[in-house]
Amino acid sequence: MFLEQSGNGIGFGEGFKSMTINLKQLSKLLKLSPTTVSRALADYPDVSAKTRARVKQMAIQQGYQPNPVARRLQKGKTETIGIVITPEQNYFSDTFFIDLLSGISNQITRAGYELILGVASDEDHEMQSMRRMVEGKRVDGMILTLIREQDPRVGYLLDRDFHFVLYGRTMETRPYAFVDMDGKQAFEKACNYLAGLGHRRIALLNGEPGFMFPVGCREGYESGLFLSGLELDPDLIREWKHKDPSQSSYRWTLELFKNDNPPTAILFQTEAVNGIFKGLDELKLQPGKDVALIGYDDLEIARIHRPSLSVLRPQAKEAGQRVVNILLEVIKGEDPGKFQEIHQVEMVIRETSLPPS
Amino acid sequence: MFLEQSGNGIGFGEGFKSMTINLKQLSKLLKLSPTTVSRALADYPDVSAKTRARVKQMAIQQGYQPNPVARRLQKGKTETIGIVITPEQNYFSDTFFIDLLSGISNQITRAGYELILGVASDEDHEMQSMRRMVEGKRVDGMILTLIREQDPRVGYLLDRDFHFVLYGRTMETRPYAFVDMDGKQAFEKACNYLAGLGHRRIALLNGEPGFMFPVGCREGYESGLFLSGLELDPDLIREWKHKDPSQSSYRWTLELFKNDNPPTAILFQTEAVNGIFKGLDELKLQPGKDVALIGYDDLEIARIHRPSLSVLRPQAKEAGQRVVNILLEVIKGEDPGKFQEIHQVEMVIRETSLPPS
DNA sequence: AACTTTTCCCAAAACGTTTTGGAAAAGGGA
DNA sequence: TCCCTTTTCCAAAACGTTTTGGGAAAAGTT
Repeated sequence: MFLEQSGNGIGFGEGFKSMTINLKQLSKLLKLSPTTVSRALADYPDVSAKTRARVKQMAIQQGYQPNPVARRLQKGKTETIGIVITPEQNYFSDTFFIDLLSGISNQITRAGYELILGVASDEDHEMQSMRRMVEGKRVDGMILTLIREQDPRVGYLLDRDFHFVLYGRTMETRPYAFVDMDGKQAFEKACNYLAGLGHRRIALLNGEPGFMFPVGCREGYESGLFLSGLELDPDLIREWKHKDPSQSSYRWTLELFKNDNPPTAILFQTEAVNGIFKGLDELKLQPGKDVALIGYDDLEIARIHRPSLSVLRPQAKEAGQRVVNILLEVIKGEDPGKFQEIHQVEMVIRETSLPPS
Repeated sequence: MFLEQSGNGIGFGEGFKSMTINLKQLSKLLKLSPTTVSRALADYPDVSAKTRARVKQMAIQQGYQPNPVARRLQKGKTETIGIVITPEQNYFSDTFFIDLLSGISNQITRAGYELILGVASDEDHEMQSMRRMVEGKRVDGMILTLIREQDPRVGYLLDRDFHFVLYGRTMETRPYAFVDMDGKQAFEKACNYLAGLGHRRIALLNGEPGFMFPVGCREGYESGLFLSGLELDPDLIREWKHKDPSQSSYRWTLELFKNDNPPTAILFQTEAVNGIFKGLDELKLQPGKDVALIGYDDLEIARIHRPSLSVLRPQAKEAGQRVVNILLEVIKGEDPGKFQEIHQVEMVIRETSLPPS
């Protein structure tokens, strides 16, 4: 009387490797309905403690894992988060970004979600890749990084009411969720610190405009000068190019010291440090000794260089985790406007931040 | 007589933003069955040219895209490829890897597939992340990079008969698919080139053992020396640490020149160039002039440094595309053993490969 | 003993596709 | 006209879950 009506019986002849058991098969083994098994595993209260235990035990014994695709279809969610990166902006010279990504990935995995990655060669492909994810219903939410002052991605997502979180901020009046580093406060702090050491000519070698992060750096620099009673000298502010950080910062370093009254300290993004070192070397100026240096981002080079580089250190991994947690809340239906976090940046004093000689 | 029996009628009152149309809805609009619409879009021959055209037009007009989750469930494929990276091995200081990833991502997208990314902090998490993808039925195939000599991932995947392709090679007798760079031939070429310039003392600053890529480099170095009639001097071979490329290569550079008969040229992975430059600088030796240098991988620093660095240049993007194409073939059922590709590496002569002074 | 509540389980529907196995309509040859 | 192809379409099943809406048995309550 035990007929196998469909092909879902437990095949004893199957090879070891396709040990991929089904909900239906599992329930048959347990002599329970799929419903009950499913609900037992999901800890619903309407299944007795005894059967729940029995189900769970059998599930791990058989190595049962619910098929994520089937579950997604039923739940109407992809359980997937998307991110698009662009190598052009030499993202990856930066250990910072990989830390951020690491935090993001870990947290996503912990939630049982998936992270899908797009790599775009430029701004157009970046948008295109994102649209594929959004309009193709491939993700439940997006994470955006390296935000521009005018960022079409944000408007696009807001217009379609799609879930997203920024790492960074942009010019946009509608409320949206973001996690950002307090670049302003960081540069203000660094500037004050240098002024406190006696520096009077502090230069800023900033990222080029267009992106959002140099804005805060500049604000912090200016307010730091102001709070320390120093004049702002436009001649001491330069911007390196994203396409070519080392080369451009090298040139601007030479430029800065053509000044009649050259700087005794430089603030900059650590990304540009190679060019600065090279420039100072050529000028026979010793980093730390002749010119104080504080970089933004604690890259590997900052730690291993001799003299080691004093830096402002944003907590990338933590930020990545927060971004994901917030995005999951937003997906759950929380109001994005509630999540606008600005994280403090710590200062790490090493060997390149001495008083002027 | 036009009853809406289920909730699948076209709601005219729906907001603009949820313009996500269904197969059922689309078919209702066209007064056709879902079957026909589906088959029309998939170019089956059993639907007339006229209706096919009509269907396709309506589909793009309505912005219809088949729900990937539903399609995956039915097709029994995830249409997804997995990759796990580990930042510890400072993957990303390397523009090479992001180029590889870029090639991978583009090709995957072109095939309508998805790339899911895991970021693991160490070898254990790497394996764990992969198992989640494989055993959780989250991917159809895996891409493996940064292969070790003894790599448990390969055995694991072969044991379960799971589809995968390596970027690199490993010690494993069973057949598997891979794309690798001909590091041996590259280093042989470089070695010959330097010997041809008159160099007699050529050092090798290699990656540390454990990983597979230094093996080929060393083989090429040795055979290059042999072909040029030069003696192998074990004193001229050193290995930098993956944990800390700059620092360790810096130390070994100093060490190399303590030799009574120091080298006049160094071969190395470009990843280690910062340490070498620093070491040479300290020894008052000019790169290119006093010591010839050829690096493996054309990183940004190689191009922008003055003097610019001669390098061996593997084609990362192309390799990434090949890896994906092969993986798709393997998923389709092709024999993995058929796909074992070794790509040539070109040499780019810049300013650091002059004859000995 | 006759209700009412609680506990425990399940059949059927649903998610949105693609595939299977026809069936009706149209065309062709006698 | 009749039979046989060919063309064109479709209803139903299937993919593997979760959710809905009960229903039967057990336990309390009067």
